[in-house]
Amino acid sequence: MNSKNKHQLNPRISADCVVFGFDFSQLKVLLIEREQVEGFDISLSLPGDLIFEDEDLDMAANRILNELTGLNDIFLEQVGAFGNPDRLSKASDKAWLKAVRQKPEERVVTIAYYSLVNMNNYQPQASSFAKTACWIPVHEISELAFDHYTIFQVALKKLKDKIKTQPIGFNLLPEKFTLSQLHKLYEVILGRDLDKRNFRRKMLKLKIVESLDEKQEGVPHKPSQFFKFNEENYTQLIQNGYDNFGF
Amino acid sequence: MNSKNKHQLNPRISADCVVFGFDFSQLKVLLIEREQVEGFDISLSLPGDLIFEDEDLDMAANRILNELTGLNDIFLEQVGAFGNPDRLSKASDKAWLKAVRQKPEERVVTIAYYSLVNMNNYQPQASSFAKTACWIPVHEISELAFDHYTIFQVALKKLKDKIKTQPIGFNLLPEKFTLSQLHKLYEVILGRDLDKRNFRRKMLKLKIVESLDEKQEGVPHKPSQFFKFNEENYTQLIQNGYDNFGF
DNA sequence: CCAAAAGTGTTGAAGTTACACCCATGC
DNA sequence: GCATGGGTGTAACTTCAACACTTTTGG
Repeated sequence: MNSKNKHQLNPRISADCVVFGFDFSQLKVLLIEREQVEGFDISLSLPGDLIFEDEDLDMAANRILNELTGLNDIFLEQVGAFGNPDRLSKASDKAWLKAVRQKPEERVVTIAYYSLVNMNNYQPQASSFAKTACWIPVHEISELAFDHYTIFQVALKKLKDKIKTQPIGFNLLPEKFTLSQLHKLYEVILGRDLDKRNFRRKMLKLKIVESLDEKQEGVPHKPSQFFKFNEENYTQLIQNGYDNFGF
Repeated sequence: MNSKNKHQLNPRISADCVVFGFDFSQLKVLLIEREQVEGFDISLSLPGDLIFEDEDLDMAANRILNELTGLNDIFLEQVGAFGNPDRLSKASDKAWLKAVRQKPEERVVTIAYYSLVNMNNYQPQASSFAKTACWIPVHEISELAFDHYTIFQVALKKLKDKIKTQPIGFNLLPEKFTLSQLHKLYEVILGRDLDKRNFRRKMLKLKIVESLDEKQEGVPHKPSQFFKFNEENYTQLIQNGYDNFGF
């Protein structure tokens, strides 16, 4: 690596992030609106940008997400590379690139990441070229800039697959949560109903949640017990070869 | 995409392939020896090279694999992108790059693929800068050029995970095979013994294998029935939501 | 007749599914 | 006292894990 390359942009490689959030009723994705370009409607896109020459891919994804939304230090995992040569060739995208990039014609391969955040802890704030940052329910997402809709779909599938075998869902919840919230989260991500009693029994038997000495307050129904994720028990479980949460 | 870019190399992006094969007793990976560079031992690497500017990633992986080994049109699936800025900085690798690449100092992000082949159908033959192409048992693989050992490990893990839920193992076998061969394949990939009777029962109950009217001949023991993979039944199985082969 | 791998059933344990009612709270 | 969501147990069924002997062939 030449030292002259430090913090120069790599014009061929970008990182894009599919950030999932959960508001206790819906699964949402964080999208940005870019500044409008003459003649084209505002369009939504995933937060993403070119990486630096001397930058590791994972670091780049973190940095770019932070620059565009203010989010920092969150669960982030690679989805894969997307490099269809036509991925930047929609007219509206070309106009935007022309306004923003040094080499707007360059073919760019993007490395996609997905991440999970607790929406209450993080208030994303648009900055850099992002005009606004907003949470959109996954079912309302249709067209996105570039090939971002494809990337979003692949990331969502990856999330669905992964949550069946790994307790990554905890990243979408606050530190303390109720079993009903966890239950709802699984139903929303998997897109189907799960039996309440069976769900609770499984989570408790595996001992990956731990009851706290605290209950909901001020709710107009029987107050719910709070739980937290027990990481030690989970790690042990995985090390012993268990990898099927069976949903 | 500028038309001047047609078939120019993209100096920042490469594709590498982890090609798995199975000889009915061991799982092997196809590696190439590159031409020796002064002062450094020959070293083994994954088949891989820079992509073209106008080339889709999947197509590039296919082309590169074909150029280096003669293999064509095989199961190939993306593992992910590897882009640690230090990945090309071992002295021996730098010397080799200097001899082969136009821009040997360039930082390259590689997109890794893994693929499965029936070793009997394909006889890989080294060409281009590959001096030899050879099948190495996975347990004998230690050091590889660049970050290829890491890539190999990630690909192997992906194969292990995937074979638990998808019948991709059939790509490693001839069209007709015996249940013992299939059984052995699963044991080798998963790295543990599987009960013979339980294994057969499961495969037959799921109806993803279909018995042929043909038996082994010339073997000094009870001849084994041949089977083939039943893709229709498998597809239906998946569509009905079954995704746990339970190994 | 011997060596080698193929093929075959049963049983007990564990896990999964389906299902309905009482409880604690705020208003 | 009523509306709301929280919390609980059981029985039928399915799946899984463990285990040993007979069969067919070539030499």
